[in-house]
Amino acid sequence: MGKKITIYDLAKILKVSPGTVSRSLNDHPSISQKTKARVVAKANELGYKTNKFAANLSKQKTNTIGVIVPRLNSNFMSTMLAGIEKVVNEAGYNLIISQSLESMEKEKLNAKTLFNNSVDALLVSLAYDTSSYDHFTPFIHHEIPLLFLDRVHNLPNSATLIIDNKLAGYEATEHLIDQGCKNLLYVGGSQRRNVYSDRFKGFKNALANYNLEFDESNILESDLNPTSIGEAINHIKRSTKQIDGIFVANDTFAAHLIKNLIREGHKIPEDIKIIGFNNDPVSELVTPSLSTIDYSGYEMGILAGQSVISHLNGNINFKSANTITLRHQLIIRESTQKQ
Amino acid sequence: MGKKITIYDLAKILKVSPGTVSRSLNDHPSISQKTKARVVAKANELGYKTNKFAANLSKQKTNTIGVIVPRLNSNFMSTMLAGIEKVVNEAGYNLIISQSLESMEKEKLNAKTLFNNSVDALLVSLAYDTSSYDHFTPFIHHEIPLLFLDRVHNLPNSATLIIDNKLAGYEATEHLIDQGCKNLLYVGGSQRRNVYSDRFKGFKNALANYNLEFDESNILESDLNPTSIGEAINHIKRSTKQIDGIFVANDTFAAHLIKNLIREGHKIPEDIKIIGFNNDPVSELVTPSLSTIDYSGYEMGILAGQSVISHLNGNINFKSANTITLRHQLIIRESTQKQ
DNA sequence: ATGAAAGCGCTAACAT
DNA sequence: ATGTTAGCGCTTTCAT
Repeated sequence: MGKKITIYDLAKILKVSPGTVSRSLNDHPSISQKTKARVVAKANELGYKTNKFAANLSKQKTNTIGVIVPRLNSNFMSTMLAGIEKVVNEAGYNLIISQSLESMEKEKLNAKTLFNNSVDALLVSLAYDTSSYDHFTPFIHHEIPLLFLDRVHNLPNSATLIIDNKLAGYEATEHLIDQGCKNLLYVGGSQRRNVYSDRFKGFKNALANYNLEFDESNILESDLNPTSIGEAINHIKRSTKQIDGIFVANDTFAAHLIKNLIREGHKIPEDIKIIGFNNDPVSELVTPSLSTIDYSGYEMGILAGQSVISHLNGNINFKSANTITLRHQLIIRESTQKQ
Repeated sequence: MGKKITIYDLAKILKVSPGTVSRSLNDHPSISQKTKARVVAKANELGYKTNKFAANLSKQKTNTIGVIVPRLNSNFMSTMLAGIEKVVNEAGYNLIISQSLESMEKEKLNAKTLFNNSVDALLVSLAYDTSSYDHFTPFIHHEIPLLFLDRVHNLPNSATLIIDNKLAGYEATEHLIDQGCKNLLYVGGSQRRNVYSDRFKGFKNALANYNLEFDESNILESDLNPTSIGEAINHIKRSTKQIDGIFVANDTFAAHLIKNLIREGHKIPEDIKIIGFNNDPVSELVTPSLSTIDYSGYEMGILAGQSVISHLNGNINFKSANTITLRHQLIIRESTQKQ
């Protein structure tokens, strides 16, 4: 068990004051290069390791940033996290990542834990069923930067980072229409989440623009869990108008839908064309491969990180509730091929 | 900005000593129920929040556990993390999760960061190309519990949590043989990683047991990255004996392989049968659906958490280098269907 | 059962 | 350029 060595040990050995040691280690300007070098050398030699708790206690700053995401296991989320991690690490921050597992209760718990851990900032992508936002008010009250990513909610003094889901939804739908679809279905998650309600708005706008009628049978709200695929199939079967195009706001669910529709004897894309959302790796793997909307989680992560860091550095702040919008892109594959 | 209230504030208000407040808050036995109740009530009323840094500094314990995984975006990893998180949270610990992105350099950095953050324990699933293990020795020297998960390495005073990859590999291969395959190919990742070398050993044993000859053309070492699928296809094409069964040690790569083999005109499972590993959700989605070996990341996470916690509580320890082995299960789907 | 006080290791304001 | 020292908020030993 290597005994831990402190700045006092260093000070004693080098015959300087603890203050000088501390300043040297932190590259303080008013220390001579010579002593700085001596201190650093000795510190390395002895395997000195700064005690973050003492430092944090003294500085009242933790240098950690909290993140709450619905789940870790999507390509989008994990690349986003990689992006965030890269930026904040380079800026000397650590990340505490937690998953809400799509549950508001868990999200509340996570928020509380992160608050108790005194994170310097919080990044959140909301859970499926989050309907109240009180668990974020402590952060706002304590002026801890709060940034929502992708699945956002407009809270005062917080920032949001999104794509133009409405436009993307419009484009996906327009693509189906271009390919000859007349009776469209939108399958999305909770309308409470902007990502789903906005994509739906885009869907509806596209229908209106192309003079296609819309009624309640053209939308299905689902939890997008693979176990709920039966509901979707039933909805499609029961529909009076023969559905020939489906916009699913989530690639994984879209992939399951394809698989199951084929099993039911439908031809994709001949009978029904399908477009997903996210450009998840699975969209390339299903047969037929899935058309989708692509947007970069990594880029979103990088931007989120940068945004938060510059806020923490006092360069900008979220007072003037700001929103960053990233670009997206339609990717055409087999599942929407015209005959 | 809500001012932070400390035990001193509480002490002054309640006219007791800070020590009493501290003990009350920590449910120390030698404090009367009455004062305990008073203190706790006041603390809640005033929204007291313990300063972890002061506590940690004083206790020399951080109550955080570090985790390094190769990537976050696999179903296996994220469910494993969910399992770990559940257990350690219940025990009052926090998790710092980091991803090595399959790079040893990043893994080293992560280890260093976590060490500097004074995690109380470290859980690791090794990166693809990790070949030296010196970055873990600081943990061992400082007697910080070190537990390897799934992708393990035998280091003194550390524990490992695995499945019987050799047996699982044997069973997967045996299944292919049962289904009539004669010329088998094993596609795995770096032999440096136990998960791949052990599965390969099982493969080889099965061949030997069934008197099927083995030479170097029966094994392909790949980075299992979808972009490397071309190599695999070439290997299969160039093989002198016509390959009729493939055991791929990774579902995602297996799925890509299926897709590409079909594109090349092969019939799956008629011409070539394929079995994967992990029971990733994609194995159900690909056409034909993929036979595979299932094992529970969640369970592995739970066990890892419990193991580390009980170590931390001094109940057991890793001195007697222990290994926990979980069960696994063969899942038969379309990709290995006999004609 | 409670109080007093000495740390834990570092930072930063204030000397010099 | 360097030293001194008072915190940061909590835990815990030693008294009482």
